[in-house]
Amino acid sequence: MRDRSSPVDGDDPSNVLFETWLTARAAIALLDRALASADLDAEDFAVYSVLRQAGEISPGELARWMSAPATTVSSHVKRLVARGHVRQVPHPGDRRSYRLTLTDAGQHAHTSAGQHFLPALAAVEAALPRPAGDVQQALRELHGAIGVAAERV
Amino acid sequence: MRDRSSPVDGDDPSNVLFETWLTARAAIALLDRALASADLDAEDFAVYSVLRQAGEISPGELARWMSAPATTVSSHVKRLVARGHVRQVPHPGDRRSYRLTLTDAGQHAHTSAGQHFLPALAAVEAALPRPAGDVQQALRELHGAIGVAAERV
DNA sequence: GACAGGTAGTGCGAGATCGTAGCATCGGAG
DNA sequence: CTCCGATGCTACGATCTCGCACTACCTGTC
Repeated sequence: MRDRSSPVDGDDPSNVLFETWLTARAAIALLDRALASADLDAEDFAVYSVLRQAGEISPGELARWMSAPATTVSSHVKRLVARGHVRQVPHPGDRRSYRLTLTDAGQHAHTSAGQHFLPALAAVEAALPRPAGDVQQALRELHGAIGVAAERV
Repeated sequence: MRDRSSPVDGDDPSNVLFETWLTARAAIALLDRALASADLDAEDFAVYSVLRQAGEISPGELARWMSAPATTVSSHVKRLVARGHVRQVPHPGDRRSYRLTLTDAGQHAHTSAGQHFLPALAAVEAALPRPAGDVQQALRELHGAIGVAAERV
């Protein structure tokens, strides 16, 4: 009977994946502006965040974390090492690989970029009609579901 | 007293914006694979979706929709026009601008890419522990909050 | 212990992104 | 009507992304 306003049409562009795309683009645009006067852009800031939390991580693991192809990560590494923010330490037990760590300079850069990031995050959270934790939980579930779907190819 | 496992630390990378970034990257990676054998990639599919729904839209509006700089949209337009999927029609009342529409070929390409997209979307929704509509609602709120935060610069 | 197939990372090159600068046009002030 | 600042779009170029092809190394089999 199709009397719901709910999207059922084949050409309704509105769906979780599309909305994720739009939201992420808006988020990155916001952060790029917020971080404009910092040394890092939004992408870098995110990568540094992963590195900092991980402590030590291999390029492959990083690639999986950020769902990026290995070659892209490779380029990042080259750039960040040249910048003096990341150091490559040998991987114990696998000589094909190595491990990445933020240098002190890298940690410092991340921290001071955080000074620009945090107000933007606070502004977004303040504008949310419900607790940020709820939204974050929904995102985690979605992220997990995408992971499951990806396995089923 | 800090006895919750909940993130409170200043250097906890976990937050709505970071999680949005991770989730979107995963979504795009999934779609790029799902659409690999189609004529459109994930980015194109999203743009075509906007164009199709909008009917007619100016480059500037499109740029605002997808939170992209004008130059990026300009490149897209050039490519899509060359591909024969988009047509530029004069803008009534503003000769600096014009309006974009999907050609029949463009609509067809979008539809057939949809054949690859929909199963992926269905797989994600099936893996979600709660209704996709809930998650989508949370995303819309977040998107809106980012928009509000962006105005406050 | 040698070989085969799989896995980790990289060089390269085609194409994409987006900041800067620049042009055409608009719209309001006088 | 004539300015002039604001707005819409694009050319160009520096930088980034990522598929393909390749090398080095790991691991299981015989």
